[in-house]
Amino acid sequence: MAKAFWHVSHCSLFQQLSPDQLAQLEQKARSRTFAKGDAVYLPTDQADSVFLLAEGRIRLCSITPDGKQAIMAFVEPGEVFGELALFHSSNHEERAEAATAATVILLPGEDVRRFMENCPQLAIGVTKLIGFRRARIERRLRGLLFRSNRDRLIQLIVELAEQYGKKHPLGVAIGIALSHQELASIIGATRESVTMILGNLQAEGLLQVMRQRLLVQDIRRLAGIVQLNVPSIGDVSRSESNLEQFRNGRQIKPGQKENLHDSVGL
Amino acid sequence: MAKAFWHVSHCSLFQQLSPDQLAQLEQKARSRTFAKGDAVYLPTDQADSVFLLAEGRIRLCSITPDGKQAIMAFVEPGEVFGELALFHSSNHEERAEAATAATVILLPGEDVRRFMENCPQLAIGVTKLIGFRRARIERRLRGLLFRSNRDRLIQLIVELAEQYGKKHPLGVAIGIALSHQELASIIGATRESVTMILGNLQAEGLLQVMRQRLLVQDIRRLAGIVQLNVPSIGDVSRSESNLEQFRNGRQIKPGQKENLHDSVGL
DNA sequence: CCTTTTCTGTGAAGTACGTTACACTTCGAG
DNA sequence: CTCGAAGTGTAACGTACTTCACAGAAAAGG
Repeated sequence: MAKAFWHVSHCSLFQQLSPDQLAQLEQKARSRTFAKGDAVYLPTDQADSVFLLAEGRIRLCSITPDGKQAIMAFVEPGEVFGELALFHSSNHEERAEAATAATVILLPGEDVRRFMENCPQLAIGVTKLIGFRRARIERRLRGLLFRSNRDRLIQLIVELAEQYGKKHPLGVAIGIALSHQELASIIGATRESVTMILGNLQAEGLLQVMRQRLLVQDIRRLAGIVQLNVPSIGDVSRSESNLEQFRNGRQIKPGQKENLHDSVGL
Repeated sequence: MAKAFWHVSHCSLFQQLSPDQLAQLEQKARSRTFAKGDAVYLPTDQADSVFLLAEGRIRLCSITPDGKQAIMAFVEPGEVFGELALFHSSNHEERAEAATAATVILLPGEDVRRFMENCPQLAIGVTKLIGFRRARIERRLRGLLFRSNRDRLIQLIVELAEQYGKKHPLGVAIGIALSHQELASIIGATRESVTMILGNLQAEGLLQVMRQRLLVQDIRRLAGIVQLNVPSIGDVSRSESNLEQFRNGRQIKPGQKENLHDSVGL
């Protein structure tokens, strides 16, 4: 349990707290271990706590009416999860389950909120975290709409390479073990399709497929396929530097810098 | 005119600011009008401002490599958008364009951040906003994976009804005008498919289709189809009340029981 | 070691959905 | 009012994907 202690104080989110605050927070924390497959929380659970994963891997997912599992995200050690509950006191909308045996630390929302009030740095950190993950989800959603299974899988692999990639003499190795079934559950495809596509990509020399492991050989080309640096679309002539034009736009209160409340026509 | 001014001070986000702060913020604001189809910002634009829509409608979207438009969200008057730029100073990842003629107020990120520092209420409001929208995006993503066009469209309609629904003698009217093409662009389907599915739903007596307008007659049944109140999945026996079990879990720093309000839930 | 489970590979058959093509209606601009 | 643009309805056809069914390979576990 000294280890769990270590995890709270070393989580990047809580670095901002003073040693004293940190000690208080740790006092409130509870830790618990889960066996592989156990649920940490369910869509029906009342949500008002933040979780910190000490070790293992957590899968955030939901199950469709016809029994298929849709994986929303994985949580790796040192990462916080369930953080939306801080402000959104309703139910969880997903299920969190232990993808492997895991140790989880629970931080009561009430206390975290109090520390946020006293420590603006922490509040900002939480906001950034939520925003960062929102950006990620939005990117994923964009990558799903109107795209073939092949492109979705490629986009996923590129993201995994960026997130968990490790250097390797032959390219970039994806640092976490994922079965074809899991990959499929992330992009909304069947296991068989994923197996086929991976086979093709390997045949094309883009990556190498091993059991539960991927080695990306040519991430450049891979990223190029899904056009990850999507350039500006449409008539650039008209659209460029629209932001600048706000300068020319009306000031809501024009003229008098010290006087207010004059309004301007728009 | 006074209207833009009115919009800043009446935006729910900024209600927390003192009149004095509000005046300062308004001083920094700029407003601008856009013709239908104009781009407010592009994926390539440097992002460091928050926008407030005074009137009209904004479409947040991205374009796929093969030229299809994926709609991420609509912005209605009084709503803030582009708020992720506050903490994430990189590029926008989407395109914001005027779905109708629109008046937009630009609030420099720098200034908003300063006000957030001085007014914790505002900071919390921003965090809540970002979190709320993240929850919405996640819900949408869940509703997309592994679901047929029909189910996706139904889920969308239910959400629209909740968000924009207005009472009507025959059911719930969706308060905003959306073409079949737009609906399709939200769920990642073709216009033709949407037309067909809407026709079917109408034949089944679930809703009534008019030009750019939907009247939902039986929202209960509609929501039931996509199982929006998805119950707990899997073996409930094992999974229930896992949260409670944290009580039994180890305290990270044992001792001092009197100080601990062990609280899971408010 | 052997047995059981999990993961992976592959193919045949069915289907949901995209594609293409066209006709009709409604609306707004001139 | 007239005309073009935008929105809607419908259908034939192709195909990317799922579904089902099976089979070998690698891990897990006694």
